[in-house]
Amino acid sequence: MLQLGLCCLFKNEAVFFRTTTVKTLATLPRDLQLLKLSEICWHNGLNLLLALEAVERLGIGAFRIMSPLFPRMTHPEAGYTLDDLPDGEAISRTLEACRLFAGRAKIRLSFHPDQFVVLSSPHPSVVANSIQELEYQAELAVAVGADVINIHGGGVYGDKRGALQRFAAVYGGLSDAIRSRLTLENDDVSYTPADLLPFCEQLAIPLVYDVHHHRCNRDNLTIEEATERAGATWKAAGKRQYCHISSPKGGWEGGTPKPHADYIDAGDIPECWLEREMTVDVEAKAKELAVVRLMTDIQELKNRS
DNA sequence: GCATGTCAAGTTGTG
DNA sequence: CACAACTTGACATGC
Repeated sequence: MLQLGLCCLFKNEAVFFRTTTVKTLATLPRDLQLLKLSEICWHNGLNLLLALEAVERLGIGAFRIMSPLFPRMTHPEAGYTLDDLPDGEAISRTLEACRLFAGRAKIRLSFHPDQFVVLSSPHPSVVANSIQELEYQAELAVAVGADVINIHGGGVYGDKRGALQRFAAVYGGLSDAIRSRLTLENDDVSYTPADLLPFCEQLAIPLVYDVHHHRCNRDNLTIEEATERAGATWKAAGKRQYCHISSPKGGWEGGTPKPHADYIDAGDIPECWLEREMTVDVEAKAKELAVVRLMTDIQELKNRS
């Protein structure tokens, strides 16, 4: 059945994630930096567990973990490993607790590195930093039992095919921990499902189908076709399909439809999704409130039909 | 206390 | 050519 997922944050639950900046860290000697980072990482680990408990209580089926769970971990100057932190062992134990809890509660976990991870870039330093970030997220994914690390195709640089070829070359050299979890998502400006599907099929990379991006950035595929073909890439990888939904702030008329609305208009859910076996991340500003409301709305839709 | 400007990273499209 | 949009809040600073 359709299983809905929450992205990163809550509106009304007492779950908070802390962070810090390189600028602030730079004012401290290294030992105090590590102390501060240790407190933040421990706090975030404990709050991840609180997040999973809330997710289970609300009947939500999946949770996307925010990228900076351990802030600045791969930064060239401020970077660190858990072993460097005074409470590193305790932090590892909280991750293990999260993995066990999510496993028992059957909560699917994923990561979504942000726009700075670009494997198609012609700049070697950008690619190197991206790989380092993926290594970090893969390490976390192993620790908490997440099966998806989802990224975008990146830039086009005037030559989509060339960009994807660079992507493929980099992909071949990635570690198993990354490759067994890496997925691609169609975006709202550059890569459509039609661009990515042949590539994903060839390299056996699952395609996360974002129907809102598809509506903003069209190709010759219908929503039904894109859903089906994307589904096949997941089947080939032996995983349950993953999709994204969001509704445009201010509707489809007028200005840019891209910003996300507070809630999802149930009418934006493709009909062919309703009875489909898959996970759908809800990208909405009202966070868990939007997921809960959408679950109710979908149930009503089904009851009516 | 509270308001405000800032925050690692890339790329594209707009003004 | 510079800057905002992606997403968005938490933090540090200064009143």
